[in-house]
Amino acid sequence: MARAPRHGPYTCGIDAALDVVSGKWKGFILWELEVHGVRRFAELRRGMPGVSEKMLTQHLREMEEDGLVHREVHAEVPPRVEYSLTEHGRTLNQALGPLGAWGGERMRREGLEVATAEIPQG
Amino acid sequence: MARAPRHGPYTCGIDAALDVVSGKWKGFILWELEVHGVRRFAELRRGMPGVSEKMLTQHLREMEEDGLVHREVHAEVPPRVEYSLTEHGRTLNQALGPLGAWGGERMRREGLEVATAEIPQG
DNA sequence: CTGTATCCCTGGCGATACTG
DNA sequence: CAGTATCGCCAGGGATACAG
Repeated sequence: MARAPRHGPYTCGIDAALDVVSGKWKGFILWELEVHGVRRFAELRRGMPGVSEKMLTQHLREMEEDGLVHREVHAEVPPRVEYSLTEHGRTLNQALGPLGAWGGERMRREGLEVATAEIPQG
Repeated sequence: MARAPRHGPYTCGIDAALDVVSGKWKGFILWELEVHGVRRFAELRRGMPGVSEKMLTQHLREMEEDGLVHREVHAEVPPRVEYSLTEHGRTLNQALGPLGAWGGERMRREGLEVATAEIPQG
């Protein structure tokens, strides 16, 4: 069971939204699917150097549970699974827009570094 | 040192913003200071049944470090310390607005419960 | 290719006691 | 009143191996 003790009583909408976005890679998944529309498991994985299969699967499953992500399995060999945003996930991304802009500002102000998706630190 | 391994390279603005808001009570602190303008330590504490002094202090310090919260110490006996939002904190709250609305929608849709701030579960 | 299963470790958080 | 110091739990997350 995923993140069971959460989905608990919330103090406000921020809490309820944060619960759904909390997870080391969820912001990035949302962004990838927003930009690319549809992505396969391995494509997402390549976009996030450092993520383990376990965590990627787990995050994807939780986001599916939360109705943010649509998972389409094609009965082929080799298997092909495609992920995309639901309408619900798209509205979340829109709500995240101003926050992302604020964060971008913060990075500029504080001179914080951007993780380049292509360099896995080694 | 607070949350040291973070403030790390971010994949995007969402990441950078989430880093600053992550923490069990930070959303609530932001909200309290938005509504009340100025709050003392004990007032915040009373508003959040269940929080420990340690966590409240820690969160407040991190938010001060991050430039979200202003801490004003009055040299009196008994001591009086007042917390308020910085301009920076206020713009974060504004950026959080749409997300809060989305979360509120989610709670309504899913029939999720609201934690009443007055009932500490027992 | 797309996942499960297992083990382990870190750090976020809670509880309690003590201090200026 | 407004904190600090210490201890310990446990869930999130990483590494690795295995499976359909």
